[in-house]
Amino acid sequence: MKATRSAAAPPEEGHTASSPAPAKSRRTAGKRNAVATRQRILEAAMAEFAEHGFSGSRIDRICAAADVNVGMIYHYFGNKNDLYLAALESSYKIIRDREQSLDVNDADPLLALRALIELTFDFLSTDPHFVRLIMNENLMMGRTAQRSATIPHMTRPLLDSLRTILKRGQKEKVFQKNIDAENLYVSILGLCFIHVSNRHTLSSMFQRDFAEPDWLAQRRLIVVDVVTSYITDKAGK
Amino acid sequence: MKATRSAAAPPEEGHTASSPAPAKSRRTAGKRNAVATRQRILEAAMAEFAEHGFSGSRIDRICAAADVNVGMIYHYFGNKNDLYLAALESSYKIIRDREQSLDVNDADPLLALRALIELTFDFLSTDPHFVRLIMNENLMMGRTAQRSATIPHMTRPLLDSLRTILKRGQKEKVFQKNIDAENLYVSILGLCFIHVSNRHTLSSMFQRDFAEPDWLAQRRLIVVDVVTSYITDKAGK
Amino acid sequence: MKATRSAAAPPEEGHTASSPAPAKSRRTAGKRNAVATRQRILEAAMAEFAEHGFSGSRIDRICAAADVNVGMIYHYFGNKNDLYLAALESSYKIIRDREQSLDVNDADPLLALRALIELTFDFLSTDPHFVRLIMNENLMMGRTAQRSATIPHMTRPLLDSLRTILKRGQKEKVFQKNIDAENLYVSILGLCFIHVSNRHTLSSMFQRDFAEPDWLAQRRLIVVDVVTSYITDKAGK
Amino acid sequence: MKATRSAAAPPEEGHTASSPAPAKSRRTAGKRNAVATRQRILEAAMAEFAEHGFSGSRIDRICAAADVNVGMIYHYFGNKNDLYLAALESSYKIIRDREQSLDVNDADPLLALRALIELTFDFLSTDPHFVRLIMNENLMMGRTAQRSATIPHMTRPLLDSLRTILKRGQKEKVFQKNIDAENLYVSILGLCFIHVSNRHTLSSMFQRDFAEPDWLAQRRLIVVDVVTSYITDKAGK
DNA sequence: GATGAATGAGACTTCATTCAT
DNA sequence: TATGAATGAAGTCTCATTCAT
Repeated sequence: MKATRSAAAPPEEGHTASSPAPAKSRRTAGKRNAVATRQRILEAAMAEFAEHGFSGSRIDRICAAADVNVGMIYHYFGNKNDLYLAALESSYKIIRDREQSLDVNDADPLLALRALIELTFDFLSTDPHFVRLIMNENLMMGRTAQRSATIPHMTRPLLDSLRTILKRGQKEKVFQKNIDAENLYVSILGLCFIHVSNRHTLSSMFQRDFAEPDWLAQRRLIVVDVVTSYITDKAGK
Repeated sequence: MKATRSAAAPPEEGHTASSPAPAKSRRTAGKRNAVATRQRILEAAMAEFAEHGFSGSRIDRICAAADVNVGMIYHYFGNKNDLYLAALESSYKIIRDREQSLDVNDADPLLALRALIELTFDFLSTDPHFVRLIMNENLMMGRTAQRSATIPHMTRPLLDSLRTILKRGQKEKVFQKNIDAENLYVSILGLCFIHVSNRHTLSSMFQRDFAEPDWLAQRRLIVVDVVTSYITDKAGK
Repeated sequence: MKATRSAAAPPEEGHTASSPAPAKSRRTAGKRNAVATRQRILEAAMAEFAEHGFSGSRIDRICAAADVNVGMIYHYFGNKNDLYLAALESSYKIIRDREQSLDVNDADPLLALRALIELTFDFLSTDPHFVRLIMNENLMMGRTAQRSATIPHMTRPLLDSLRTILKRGQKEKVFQKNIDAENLYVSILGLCFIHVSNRHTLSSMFQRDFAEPDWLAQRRLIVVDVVTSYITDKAGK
Repeated sequence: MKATRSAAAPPEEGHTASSPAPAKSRRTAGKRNAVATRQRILEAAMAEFAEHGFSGSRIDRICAAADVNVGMIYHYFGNKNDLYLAALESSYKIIRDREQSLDVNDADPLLALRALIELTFDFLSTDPHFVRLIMNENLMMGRTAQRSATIPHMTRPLLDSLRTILKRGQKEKVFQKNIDAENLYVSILGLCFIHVSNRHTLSSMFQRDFAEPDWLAQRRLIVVDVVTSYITDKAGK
């Protein structure tokens, strides 16, 4: 693996704390809040890259959305590639953080697993931005994710949670033995991801809308069923 | 849904997408052949669009790969968009044709289902081109698939096959009742698709290669298990 | 003046008189009538160049309109420039021929002049193709007209006619003395030309249609009035 | 008539269309100036479009003449079509402004009319750019002029002036009654326009140069004579 | 005489990036 | 910190013309 780096953390902060937020138009303000500006750019970039992919994204559109000048992007992020890296890391951070909000230890293992599945399903279905960003990154052969030091690091706690749930389920003889946590996560992700990632081609194939609330509600139940059928299958115990 | 159209090819010749380049230079080969030229362009386009997505693809690279002049692409396909439509339809045709090669009626319903899952898994895993093309199309909101008349048409036989299998499995009381064929296909697709579509980000997350033959062989078994556990679950019968 | 040449006359004719006009589709006929083919190309070219100007004209459109292959144009006319020359000369020939159909000697000079004006007005107004071709040629600095040997040659009889009319009118003391034939022709042309040549910009300026039959009929009277007022003006006699 | 729009310029500076290039290289000149850059592009475009027509004009040549980068044209004007619209409107503005510099009320009506004719004659003869631009626009069926909101608007004062002159001439019984201002303008334009618009084809026809100062001076007198003969014709009073 | 596939130069346009202020 | 004018490389597409059959 090559040298990795992270673009997520803003290099400086709080240094111009003395400058009060100007009440006058930002346009004429001269000095603005560096942290806020950086954040506005980052959020605009996350949306733009999710919407159009890397090469379809336009620096100008990001500027317009963030209400900043072109130069600011280069000032804060260096170039389009590094801005994209920052957007990618930021996006991963959101879902990983949310996963860690689950309490894995207290609950019934089946319920804990169900909660993780539902969280994943809901996160991916509610806002397609994350899914689209990941798809785009894979179309680019993951060349940016590879440069990131934070992405593998953020994955560890997720795997730990899954292993904890599995271990307790197997100990209580509710789950199959020999279930691989990594592979289980891949299955969950696949089942929760596909109708978002392939929403449009599936719609063309089947001539129906895969983002309909009713369909989603039903699909959510099915995904949980599929995973629990498998994990509780007597054949494997 | 707007008026749809199809850009799919003229008189077919049964090529796969990757027939090898002719041995001698076309330049000295003598006979010029419109059908062959068109086909060479189409195959090069399928590869290029799969590799780089629509906006990342370069007309010049397609020309080089197809060993034709730029103008030929515009002569045969009109523009980049329509060439992409033709490539997309051609790609769908390959998997849909392969699915129809399965014999759905004779076999044991569980074996028939397993065969369909394995065919899907193998098709997607063996050559990532199709998966990448579909991902790209979804990143573009399916705007090209929507223009296609042939894509929904090609989907009908697949659904029919699945329904036939399901009906027989339910009649023989091996399958759950009330399984929706469409939703089942989405599950199968999700389980077979994710490690190809998300190969690179998953690799970054888990620091391992999701295209390794050993891993794939194991994953293939698991996917079949997951689907059959669900479909044969006593709880639903 | 540079060496001039003419592209108007077809180089060969009647040599395949033995081949009967085929009743079957021209498409499969193999041999076609060379003279007719050349003529079809020429007429299509006259229309195309009039419609789109030289650089806006498309060889392909001319082929389609003439129902011939691209190569035929190069076979019969050499290249786009020479085809344009042929179209230009052909167009001039039509109006010059028509002018010579007037009988200049017998009539009352005022009536003869009036007939020439009306013929010019009608010719230009009825079909804007000629006007457009001339405009285009002037936009190209007359570089093609300069190459033509036939254009100045065709002008002589027109000037002769005008001089004849003028001389008789002056002899009969109906016309001013010292009227220059050339300059008079320029005036007539200007008055008959402008609403055709500038039809569209005048329409934008004045927000009315300068090709309306009623307006044209009134304009025709006015043009005759303007010229005759001038030519019969007492002040100049 | 469709929705119209105007591409005419930002804060004006009273240039004519052909202000000379600045002495020192812009590159080393220091200050960059958006207004000046825009104006340089506009002037270069007016010349290029007049010289070569729309489709014969080359963006690269305009860039070279304006000493700017290609991107600037698209930054300031959007595309070739809109640049052409701006050039067209700017050209019309020049002649319409000049017409309004005449004092229509004070003078003898015949003198006022004569002044307008001479101004028109001189404007069109002195610099053929305007005539060529108009010709080209008409060859394009006036499709750009139709999009302009300013062109019909600029025409109003011209018509008002003519009507004022006519009314006073008729009141003083020097002019014919029932002279239509619009039609009169068309006549004046035709007489002043033709030797410029058709300069090259007339030269080929008559084998003489219609831009010679002597010929122009004589023609100028004749045009005035033709119009005044008509407008003062006793027959119509 | 006729066909139409193929060519290649050059057109318009886009866009990430730099730089003087 | 912020601005926005300017750059230049590269992209898609067009079109007159040639050539093997």
